[in-house]
Amino acid sequence: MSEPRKLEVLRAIVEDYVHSREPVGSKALVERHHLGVSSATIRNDMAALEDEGLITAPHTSAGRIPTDKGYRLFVDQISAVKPLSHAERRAIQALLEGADDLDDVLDRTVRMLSQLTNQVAVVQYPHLSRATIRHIEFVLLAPRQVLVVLIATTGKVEQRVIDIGQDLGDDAIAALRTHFLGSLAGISLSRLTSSLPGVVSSVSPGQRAAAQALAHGLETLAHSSREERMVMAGTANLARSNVDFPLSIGPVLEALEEQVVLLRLLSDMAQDPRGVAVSIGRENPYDGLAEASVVATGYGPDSTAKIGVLGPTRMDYPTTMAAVRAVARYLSRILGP
Amino acid sequence: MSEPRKLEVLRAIVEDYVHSREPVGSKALVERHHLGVSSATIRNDMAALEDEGLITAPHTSAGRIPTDKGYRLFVDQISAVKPLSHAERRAIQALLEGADDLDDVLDRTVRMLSQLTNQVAVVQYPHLSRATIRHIEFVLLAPRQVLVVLIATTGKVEQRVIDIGQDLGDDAIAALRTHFLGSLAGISLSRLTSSLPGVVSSVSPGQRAAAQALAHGLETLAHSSREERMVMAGTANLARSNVDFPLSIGPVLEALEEQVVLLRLLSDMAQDPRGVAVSIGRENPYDGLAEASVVATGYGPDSTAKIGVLGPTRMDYPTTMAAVRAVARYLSRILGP
DNA sequence: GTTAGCACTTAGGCATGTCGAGTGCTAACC
DNA sequence: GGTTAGCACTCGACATGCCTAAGTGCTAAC
Repeated sequence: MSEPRKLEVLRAIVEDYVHSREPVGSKALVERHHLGVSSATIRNDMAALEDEGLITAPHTSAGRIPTDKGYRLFVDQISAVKPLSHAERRAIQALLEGADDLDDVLDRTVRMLSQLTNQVAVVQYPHLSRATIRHIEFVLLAPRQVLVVLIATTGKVEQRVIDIGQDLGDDAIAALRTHFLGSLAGISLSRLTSSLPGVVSSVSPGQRAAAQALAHGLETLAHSSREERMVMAGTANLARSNVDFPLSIGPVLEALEEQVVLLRLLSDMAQDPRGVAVSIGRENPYDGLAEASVVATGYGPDSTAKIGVLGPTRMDYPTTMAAVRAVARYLSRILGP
Repeated sequence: MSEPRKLEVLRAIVEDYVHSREPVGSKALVERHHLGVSSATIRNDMAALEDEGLITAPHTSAGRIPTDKGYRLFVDQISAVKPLSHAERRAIQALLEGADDLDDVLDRTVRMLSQLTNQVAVVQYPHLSRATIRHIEFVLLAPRQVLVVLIATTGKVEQRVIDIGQDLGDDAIAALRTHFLGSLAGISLSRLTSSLPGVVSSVSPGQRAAAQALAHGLETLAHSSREERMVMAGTANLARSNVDFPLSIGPVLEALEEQVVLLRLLSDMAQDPRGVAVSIGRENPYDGLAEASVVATGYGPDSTAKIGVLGPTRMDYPTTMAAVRAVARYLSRILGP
C-alpha cells in the first residue's frame, strides 16, 4: 500500500465531498479521478485512512467523509492555495478604492470577502497604537457628564462619556481642555499613560478630581476600545448551507454575536507559513462552532488586526484561504503603511 | 351567529396558535376556552372567519391558522397590550444605567430587547440635528488625504476622509482648521450649509479648491451619516424558531443585512394610537420579510429614531408590543431631553 | 501489493394499510 | 334564526413491508 496514493485518495475524498456534499464511495472515486488502480484497492486505502481517523463512514454502507483531522491534514499537507482570478482581483481593487471612511473601507471589505467565499466574513478594527495625539476635546453634555474625544494623527477618533465627579462650568472645562492639549499634543498614544500624572498634578486642587477622571478617560480611549469591535457580513450564507449545519445554525449565530469570543478566537489562531490560520471544527475552543471552520489572517502594519471567514467544516479551503489572503493584502495596502 | 363571539374565536385561535405552533381545531378550542357553545357552533363561526379571509386551513382536515389579515385584526381590535413585570422593568433600568458610551447604551438596549422578546431586536442611531458645532478638526493623513472630524455639543462625533485635490502642508491645513473653526464654532448644524460659502470665499485663492472640498466634507458629516446606522442583536433567535420560517431564514438574514431596506421600513411604519407600529407578513414591502412581522416605535426627543423587533408572523404581539414600548421609554429617558 | 468476486448491511423510495383529527352538511331542536 | 348532534368524508401522520442501489469487508487468487 503506497503512502503517496493514500494521501491522494484523501485529497480526492475531500474535494469530492466538498463539491457534492455526499459521502463518497470507492467506486465513484476511481471513476472521477484516474488513480490507475481498482476500487478494491481504494477500499483498502480507505480502511487504512479510517483507522488513522482521517475519514469516517456515517453508516455501514455509505461512502466516507473527512473528519476534522482529515481536513487538517488536507489543509496542512495536501492542498495548494488556489489563486484568485484576474477579474476578482480587479473587482476587489475597484471596490476598495471607492471608499472614503475607515468604516466604509471595512464595510466594503467584509462584504467583498463574504461574496468571494460565499461564507460569513468578519474583520476586526485595525490597531493603530503608534499614532500620536492630534487633538483632545472635552464637551460638557450635562452637569458632571463630559464627552471626551481623542483624535490621533492616524485618523483614529475615539469618544466616551465620563462622569467627572464634580460640577464644573463650560469655561472651566474649556480651560482644562486647553491645559491637557497643551501638554499632550504630539506625544504617542503608548507614552500617554506616563505623561498623564504630570498633567493632572499641575491642575489647581479644586479641579483635581475632574482632571483625574478626564485623564482616566483618555487613557481608556488610547488603549482599548475600538480594536475590540468587528464588522461582519454574509450571515445569510449560513442559512443557504442549511444542509451543512445539520442541527441548526443557532449556535453559530450565537457565537457570531458573542464578539468577545470571536475576537479571542481570531487572536489565538496561529498563522502557518503561508500566512493564513485555519481552525477546523472541534479545534475551535467554542462549542457552538464545533461544526464550523474559521480561516483568518492578520492585516495592517503589524498584522495584529484580523480578518477572516467562517463557514461549515465542509468548505473549499484552498479557494477560501486564497480569498482571505488576497483581501487582507489589498486592505493593508489601502490603509497605508 | 353573534359577532362578538366570532371575534372571541379569532382571539382564541391566534392565542392558541401562537402558543402551540399547530393549527387549532374546533374541538380543542371549546375545551381550552370556556366559550359556552359546542364545537359545531364554533365550526360555523370558523367557516365565516375563513370566508372573510381572517383564518385559513393548511389542508382539508386540519385546524385553522390566522392569516396576515387575521393577525392585523387581532392586533388592531382584539388584543390588549400586556404590561411588563416589575422584575423586567427593574432589569431594564439597572442595565441601562450602567452604560457610559452612546454605543454602549444602544448595544445594551438592543440586547435587552432581544432577550425580553426572544426575537431579533434593532435600534437606529438617534437623530441629533438641533446640535451646534463644538469643534472641527482636519488631520492630514497622506498627501491630499484629509480626515475631517466634526464634534457637536450634543456629543455627536462624525468623521470622514476626503481628497482635497491639491498638495498642502501640515501648517496650511492647520491654518484652514483655525479659519473654519473661527467662523463656524457655535452655529447649529442645520445652518451650516448657508454659512459655508462665506467661509470658503474668504480663503486665499491658492487654497480655495481644498477649502471647497473640506466644506463639502463638513456638510456631509453634518447631515447624513450616523443616523443611517443601526445596531442589532438576537439573530440567533431566528434559528431557534426554525419551524416558524418553513422555507429558510436566509431571506430574513438578507433583509437584516440590507440595513438600508430595514431603515426605510422602520421609518415608513405609522404608529397607531398606542404608540407602536406593527407590520405583518406581506404588509412588509420587502419580499424577504413576507413571513415576518416588525413591531417598532420611535424614541428620543422627537421620536424620529426607531427601535423595534422582528420575528415570525406567529409572534406574541401583546407582549412584544409592550416590551418595545417600555424599552423605548427607558431609552428616551436615559438619552435625556 | 493488487485484484476479482461475493456475502452482507443499510438508507431511501414506494406502495399499502390504519388511525385520528377535523371538517362540512343535514336534520332536529329550542 | 341560531344552536346542536350526528355522520360521512378527507387528509396527513405513521407504521409496515418490500425492493433496489450503493457500498463495504473479507477471502482467495494473481
